Amino acid sequence: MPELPEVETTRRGIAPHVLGRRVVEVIVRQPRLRWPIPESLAGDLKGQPIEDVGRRGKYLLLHTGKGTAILHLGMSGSLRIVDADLAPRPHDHVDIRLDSGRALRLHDPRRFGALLWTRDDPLAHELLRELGPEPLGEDFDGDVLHAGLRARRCAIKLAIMDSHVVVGVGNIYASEALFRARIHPRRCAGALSRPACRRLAEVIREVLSEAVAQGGTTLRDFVKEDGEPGYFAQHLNVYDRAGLPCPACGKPVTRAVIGQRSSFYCTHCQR
DNA sequence: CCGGACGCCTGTCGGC
DNA sequence: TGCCGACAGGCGTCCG
Repeated sequence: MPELPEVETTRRGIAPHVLGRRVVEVIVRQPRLRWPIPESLAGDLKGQPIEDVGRRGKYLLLHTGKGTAILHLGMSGSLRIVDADLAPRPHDHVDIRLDSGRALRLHDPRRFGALLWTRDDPLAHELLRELGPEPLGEDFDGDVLHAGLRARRCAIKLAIMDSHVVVGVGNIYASEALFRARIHPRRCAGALSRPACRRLAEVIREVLSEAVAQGGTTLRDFVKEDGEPGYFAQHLNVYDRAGLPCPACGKPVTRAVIGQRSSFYCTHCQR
């Protein structure tokens, strides 16, 4: 579920509660996520102060002096700050208890998320090493995007969802960005002109930063660290709006499957 | 190298 | 009411 705006919202939400706090205990109720939570992780984290909360793409990074916890929310994950003694609900797989009497609680019904540990530079971890540019960073623009798409014959929607091209763009924001750029999602990625790439890079930055400002998109499960939803869903132009009028021209929004994922677009506005 | 399909999981919803 | 298929914010892996 969570794309860059939801992960960044989570990062900002938890940071004030965990920064400088010491981990007093880690409770793993269900270690079987996408990959098993390493058995050593609880011992590695225990006693460590959390020095920084970072994000790379859709990965959250809890930095300590001894190493870094790498956390991914998968499709259905969320992190909340709770009182440490609040009874866990189903699918509350991990509690990272802090010396404040609260806990960082990982909830993930589908268990596509991950919680891993590295003693080394997390950016050198095999899951992060090959990631493309951060769309909200300074090294992402139309020229970078154009270069990343050049050799790709796949649909542009699939290309911008490929984390080697640019990180953080998932199924919702891919549809939304292509609508704003007036580009049909099936267009051949490598055939986009440089100006089209400039426009696309611009709207990717725009839609992601607007969504961050709204606390992300809540359609089903996503909640912020305080349990509240994000409010960007009301600003979606096409995603999950099949049959409803295009905000630009009024013709019904189309739903089609591209790469086994639902895509939403306007056949009149997007070419 | 690339593109495309497939799992991994659980929950929910719509149709019959 | 119950059952069954489709579908859901991701992504590594496998195959041609």
